[in-house]
Amino acid sequence: MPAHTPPVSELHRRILDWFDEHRRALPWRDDPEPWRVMVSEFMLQQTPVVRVLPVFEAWLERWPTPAALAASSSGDAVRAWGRLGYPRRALRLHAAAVAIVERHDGRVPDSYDELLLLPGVGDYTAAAIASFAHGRRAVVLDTNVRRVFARVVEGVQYPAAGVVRAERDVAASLLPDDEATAARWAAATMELGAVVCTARSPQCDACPVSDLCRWRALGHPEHDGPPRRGQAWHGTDRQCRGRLMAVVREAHGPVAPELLVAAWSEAAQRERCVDSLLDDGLLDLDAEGRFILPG
DNA sequence: TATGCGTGGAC
DNA sequence: TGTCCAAGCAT
Repeated sequence: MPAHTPPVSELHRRILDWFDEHRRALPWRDDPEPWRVMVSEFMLQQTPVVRVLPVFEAWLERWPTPAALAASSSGDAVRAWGRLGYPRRALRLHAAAVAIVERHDGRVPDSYDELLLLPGVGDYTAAAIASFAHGRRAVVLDTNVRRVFARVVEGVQYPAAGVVRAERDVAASLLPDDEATAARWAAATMELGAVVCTARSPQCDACPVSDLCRWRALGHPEHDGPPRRGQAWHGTDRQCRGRLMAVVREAHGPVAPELLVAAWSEAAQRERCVDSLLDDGLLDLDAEGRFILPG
């Protein structure tokens, strides 16, 4: 651990106390049943809480267990996903539900290693489910936690583009030994990053560790280094795919190819994107060559 | 390790 | 208006 790291016990006490008082009431937090936590984590990958809330409630109403989702088609999952974005997540959640039924007797596994083997579950999601749903001790490193540690410990505005070894070591060294406390710590540090230590305008006045924060002590130096490149959007395949998926998702029946022209006029790109959507399993063709969601 | 992958709100 | 950002994953 770097020499400038604040006293760990003090960080723990302050952030855990702050969390006890300020934690948001969230449906997957108030009732952290494992399937609910798993669904929420898939939906929250790159998608804000406020947009997830209504879709989450409808999803759990319809599919209260992995077995229920596994018994539906992947296309039903894609349609229910609505406009959350990155619809391949819906496909992966469906595939994960099938795997849970086949390999885990319908119960969401509780170990990081088993979770990691599920489709759509990477390092973060495996750690989050193990920690939030099962109370396990796991290093939960999401964008919020990474930003909090980058600022408080390293004294920089933003973490590096990718997780590096040293960063994981710092996070591991800060994780409380006690299992239940470690799980609270994971939720607390995420919450602090999501609500107070935000990317754009951090609310240092409301931060329980502002006086221990290295970034604040240094005068909030701005990000130094290569510019953080935003994702291109206009005219990209992602935009095209989104338009095409919206047409099929919101149609009442099969969609004739001609109807996709209105969604994207440039033929070569449209056809390339249709092919990629078919390849991904997000679209399918019926007997008449019309587009449908997979059955 | 760098890209590609949706969507919409905030500024 | 354009840019940035949001509980990442797979390749």
